[in-house]
Amino acid sequence: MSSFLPTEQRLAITCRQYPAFPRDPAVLVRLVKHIYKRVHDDANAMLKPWGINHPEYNILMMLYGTEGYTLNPSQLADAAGEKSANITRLTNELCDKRLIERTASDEDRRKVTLTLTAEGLAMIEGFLPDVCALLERQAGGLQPREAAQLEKLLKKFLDHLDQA
Amino acid sequence: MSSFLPTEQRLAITCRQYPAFPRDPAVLVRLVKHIYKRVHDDANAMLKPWGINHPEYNILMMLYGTEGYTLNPSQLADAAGEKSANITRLTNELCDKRLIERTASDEDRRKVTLTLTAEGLAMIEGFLPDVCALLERQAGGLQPREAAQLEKLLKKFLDHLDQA
DNA sequence: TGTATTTAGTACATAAATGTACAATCAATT
DNA sequence: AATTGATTGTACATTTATGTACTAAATACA
Repeated sequence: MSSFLPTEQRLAITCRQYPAFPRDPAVLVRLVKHIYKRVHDDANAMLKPWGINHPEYNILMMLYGTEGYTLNPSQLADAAGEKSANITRLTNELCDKRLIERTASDEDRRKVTLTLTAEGLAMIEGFLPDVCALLERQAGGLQPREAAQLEKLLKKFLDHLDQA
Repeated sequence: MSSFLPTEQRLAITCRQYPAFPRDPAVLVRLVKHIYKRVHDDANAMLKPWGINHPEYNILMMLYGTEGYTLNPSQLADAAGEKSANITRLTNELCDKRLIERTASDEDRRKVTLTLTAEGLAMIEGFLPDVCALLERQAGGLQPREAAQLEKLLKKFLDHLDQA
């Protein structure tokens, strides 16, 4: 039995009581929430031995995925999908752990430069095998064509959210 | 330009640096995160005038979608996708606001019964028009067939997460 | 019956995330 | 140059979420 059934059934009853209720959008939004929570929890559990959590992992990986391993806080906020105030806190923690470094930018002195340290890079390469295994397990229920189709639809969904 | 582009580009670079990195699963997970955050923020903004937030709304709606407007905390945790400790806090708040009521169950005295009050029901029917409008706007970028397809794929994704 | 195990819910301490106000700097205009 | 308005980032208070340990009650079973 799917863990989503209790939710879905209650949305069905809601529609009966309030016929204008848009069932499909509501189901989609709830599904996204359930999936996100699950993925988030799994990632946190997997990363725990490495002493970091899911948002910190996301930040490290966005730096890893940038030439020079360097980004500003605001770029990081965009890429990692975090609010800027949260980036400050998260990058502070990562600095404390010596995984990234914060230096002042001299081109624009308002800006700050966050760079992966050698230590941070080593940790990433340490946990990447586990991360890959987890990601493959998580998406393992989908055929490649289904994954591609899902990606396309999610992007369309997000693009429209961005406009509205 | 999609708000997802910065993320996607960095995942592409990650794949170049670390070829075993499973690009598609990673993209899907990030998309889900971005969408969830966006939907969550929008809902919070819309609900603010009503004096409740998104998780509180979810709880109210799960009660509204149940015969008798009544659930136990653990059922609520399943349906709303929240951890049980969080349900305690959220339902406390809703009790304080007189939107739900907490009573002891007599069939099983470990259990607690949470029921929508008349006031809670009235509030739900007050904000439902706004909620419907928001949901329709959020999913408005998808054709009905696309929404159905997306639902199917997300369910498959979640089902597999539940197993693994 | 008595004892062990499981289940339901919560309290409390801690962690994580957000809103808001602010300081510093840059850019544009006068 | 001086002023105005926007941008970048952070500090701090508050809100929101989680882990863990615990109580009470139900269930299993010797």
